[in-house]
Amino acid sequence: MADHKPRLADLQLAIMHVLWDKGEATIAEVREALAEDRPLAYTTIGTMLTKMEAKGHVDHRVDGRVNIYKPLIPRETVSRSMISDLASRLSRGDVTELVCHLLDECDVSREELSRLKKLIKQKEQELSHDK
Amino acid sequence: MADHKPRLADLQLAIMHVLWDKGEATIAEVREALAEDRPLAYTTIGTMLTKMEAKGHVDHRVDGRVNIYKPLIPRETVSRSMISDLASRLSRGDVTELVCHLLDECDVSREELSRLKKLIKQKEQELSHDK
DNA sequence: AGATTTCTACGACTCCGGTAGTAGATCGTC
DNA sequence: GACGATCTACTACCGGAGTCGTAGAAATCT
Repeated sequence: MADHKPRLADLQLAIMHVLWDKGEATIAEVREALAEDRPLAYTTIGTMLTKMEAKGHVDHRVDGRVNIYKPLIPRETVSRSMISDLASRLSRGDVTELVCHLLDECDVSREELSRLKKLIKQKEQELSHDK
Repeated sequence: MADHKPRLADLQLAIMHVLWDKGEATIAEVREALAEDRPLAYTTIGTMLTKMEAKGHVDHRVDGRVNIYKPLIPRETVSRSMISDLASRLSRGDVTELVCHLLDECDVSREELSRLKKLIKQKEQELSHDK
């Protein structure tokens, strides 16, 4: 097997999100789910799914006359690989700086903040132990 | 002017990094800087810079018979926009997830961690006051 | 059964990133 | 002042993402 660093483009990622959310879906369902953000032709979704299948990102089974697609790679894998990919391409951009901006831009909930606090505490401990 | 959400692709971003680091550079200098990671033809860099100039990412002045390019958008802007862009394309704005991965990927120093802690504390206060 | 709808499969086309070759100007050197 | 090196400008080309049209099979309606 070999899908080591999946870098999904916009539409493909959006489609994957639908599949991840629903577990599996037909073309029509995917289309419906994306309709608000992107009104696309039926065949556009179909073509994309075909291409994604060719690359091993999704798989499909046939149910009657309908194709039902399901994701082959977990959301986590993709997130992780795309984030680390970006991180490496942004090279020495001060991480803290970036996180600041992120926190500024998006609205961060209180729960997220406490999750972050925990995370930082944990990181600090790792630092202490490792060296 | 309008270059609100610059999303630079691989090579273009790499070129920008050279320009950001050096302040400004000729094609040859950019090529030299990238040579180890990507040995590219002289004209490849030139073509890319031309395209990037067309999009307003860089500008150039002529010095003798040489073009000297300089970045038109700050590194910070690009980092921020690309990160928030990715954040929005991954699970709908789950910033925490992204920050976690960022912290995992890059090596974060102790000072950065404490800066982050301060930042989070500050954010928490803002949350309390604003609402 | 014929008409309508619904689906898939296949192919076409565009745009952009990346990669480079070639032509022509210019500079430095003999 | 001719020669080789260097540099830019222009053109070309490929692959992948994204977008869809059309053809044809299959189910559904009347």
